[in-house]
Amino acid sequence: MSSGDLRKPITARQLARMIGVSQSAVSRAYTPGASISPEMRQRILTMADSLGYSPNAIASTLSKRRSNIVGIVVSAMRNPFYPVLIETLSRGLQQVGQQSLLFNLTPGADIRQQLAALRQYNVDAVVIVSAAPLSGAALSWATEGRTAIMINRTVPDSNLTSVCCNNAEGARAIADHFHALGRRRAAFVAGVPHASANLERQHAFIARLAELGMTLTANVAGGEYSYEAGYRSALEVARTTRTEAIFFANDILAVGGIDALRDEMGLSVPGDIAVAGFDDIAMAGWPRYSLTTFRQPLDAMIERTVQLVTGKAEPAEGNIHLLPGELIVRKTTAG
Amino acid sequence: MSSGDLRKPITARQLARMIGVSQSAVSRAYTPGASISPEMRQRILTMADSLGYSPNAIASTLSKRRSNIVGIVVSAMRNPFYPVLIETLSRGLQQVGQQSLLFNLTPGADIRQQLAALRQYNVDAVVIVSAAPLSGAALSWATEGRTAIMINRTVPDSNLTSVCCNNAEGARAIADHFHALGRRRAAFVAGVPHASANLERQHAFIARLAELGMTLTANVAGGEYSYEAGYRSALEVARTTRTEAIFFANDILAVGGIDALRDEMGLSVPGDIAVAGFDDIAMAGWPRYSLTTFRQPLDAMIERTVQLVTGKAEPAEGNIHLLPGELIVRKTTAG
DNA sequence: TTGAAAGCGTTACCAC
DNA sequence: GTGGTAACGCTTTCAA
Repeated sequence: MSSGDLRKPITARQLARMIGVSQSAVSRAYTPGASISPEMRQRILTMADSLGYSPNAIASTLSKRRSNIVGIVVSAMRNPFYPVLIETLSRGLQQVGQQSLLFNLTPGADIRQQLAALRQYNVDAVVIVSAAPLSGAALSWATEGRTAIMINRTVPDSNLTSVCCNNAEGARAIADHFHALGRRRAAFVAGVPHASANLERQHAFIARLAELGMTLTANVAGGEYSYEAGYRSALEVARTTRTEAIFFANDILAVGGIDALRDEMGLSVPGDIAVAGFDDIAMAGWPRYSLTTFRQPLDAMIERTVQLVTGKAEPAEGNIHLLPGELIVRKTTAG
Repeated sequence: MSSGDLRKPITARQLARMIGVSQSAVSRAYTPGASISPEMRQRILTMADSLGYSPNAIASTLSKRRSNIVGIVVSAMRNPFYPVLIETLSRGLQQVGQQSLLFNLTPGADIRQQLAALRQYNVDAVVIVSAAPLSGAALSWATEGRTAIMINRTVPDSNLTSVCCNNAEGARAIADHFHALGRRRAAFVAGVPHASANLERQHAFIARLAELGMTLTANVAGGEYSYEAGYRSALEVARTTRTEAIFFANDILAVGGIDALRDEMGLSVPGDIAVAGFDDIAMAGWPRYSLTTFRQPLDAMIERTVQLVTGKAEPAEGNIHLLPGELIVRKTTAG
């Protein structure tokens, strides 16, 4: 029952011979619109089922030059936003008959080498859900000639397709919300500094503060999207400035920040400092945090991504599919 | 730059023709121990590099009957233990030249149908990291003739290979620890009731309590491994019994439980109730929770799994590879 | 509608 | 060590 003893599965040729039809017939039985009579198809499929035959996808790939495999490039599975994203994506792809080949990028190492398998396995499309810095060059080498879609990020100076939430709108909504609460002094805590989503949120937030006549008390970079970075950054902000609100570039940062403010600084959230995040991960809904955040339209983003993979999506301006998010007000900005 | 225009990559035959060697030579240049002269190999590899040739893994699979793809069967990406596990696994596999094909099981639907692609894509091995109920039958159908490894679970009455942490030992360590703290009344909160890991922890914990002369105050089932289930269960236990300690079947349950005890019941952890979990997920180390737990030896488990995939592991008794975990004492059981 | 045969891009076996 | 050639299991013309 362990490796080695692969008694090879039955092939189309064998099946055909047993039924007394041609191998082509077997192939056609499995091809949706093929020109084959219902009876023939029925006969073949039932025989196949009882003999345990199923078409070899590898051989099929070789001859059709379509693998029905989508490469998913990932790097930050520890940010809780991503596991859910990947799970949803993988499910969505499965529903349209695509398999998911997972690539975990290791930042230091040679990207090209890590992505080589993307080409060698003939993946039909590549979906990039990694915030990690990726040179457009390595990317287009790896994806050359295939559909490539980035989720939640863009790459400047490349016309790669992106599916994103409206980051700027979300950041402005947060600023407006702080303002409506009467807070006039707000800070921004960044995640991965040069990530496009981070920059968009940052710029829009800061610009909106200015429009509203509010004060930007601090603008610090966590350096990564993690609990620890949020924790550290919150301490830094709270200790060195007098701020009434903090907008963290995403939820996991905010969660770390809340813990730091409450448990280490003894501050009240939202009493002393209002807090908002971005994404709306599950944790944001936990009573302990009850985090105000801007929800990314995850399902819609995945749906659009799957449409792009299958070629059933209308083109978007600048190849950027911008989907609307939603401000979710919870207790970290109550009152 | 989008789909459709796959200008096909160069083939070995073309490359060979351009260099003026045989196609076999090209193949040998890429085969580690092949009988080819260093000069020839060098010449081919450099030409290949400059012409952008790389061997087609699909064709190679067809002829070698090895895909270098491992199927990873998953179902609970929302339990934070799994994303890290999957990431580590995928990295480990990548290092031995294996790709990861991800399968997200949807519990309700037809398992066989969902796993059909495992056979069709000729995966070399299957790693199951799902706690979801899987009939041994569906499993052996899907994995027939290939290496199949389960992580963190076993299937009774099947001699499938498993890589597990010593659940019983961990549960006993928790019981002993509670006892050493002077707690005499303890509860158990289960996750997925019939999951093997859950049962092992449960039985060993309860048995040990008896040996130690302690009282089992409650034995409730959360129903799933989730924050919400832990939250609910903790409330139930705290409201209906007088307990001095709770052992949650895993960390995410415990985290939910702690929040419920503290924020909803106004109890002190560990003052009123000591809490322990299992796994040692990142959250367990957060200052807010600082959860005492039994750490699963994740790296060792992955290492062993990769060895099993590559056939480089010595056999284990009953095909169950039991790796030792470690009790991590933190503040939820301090004092 | 059906069957025969030529690919798809490798690897493996065989001579040389 | 090297080149020719048959698989590998399927899809896709092309005739019938």
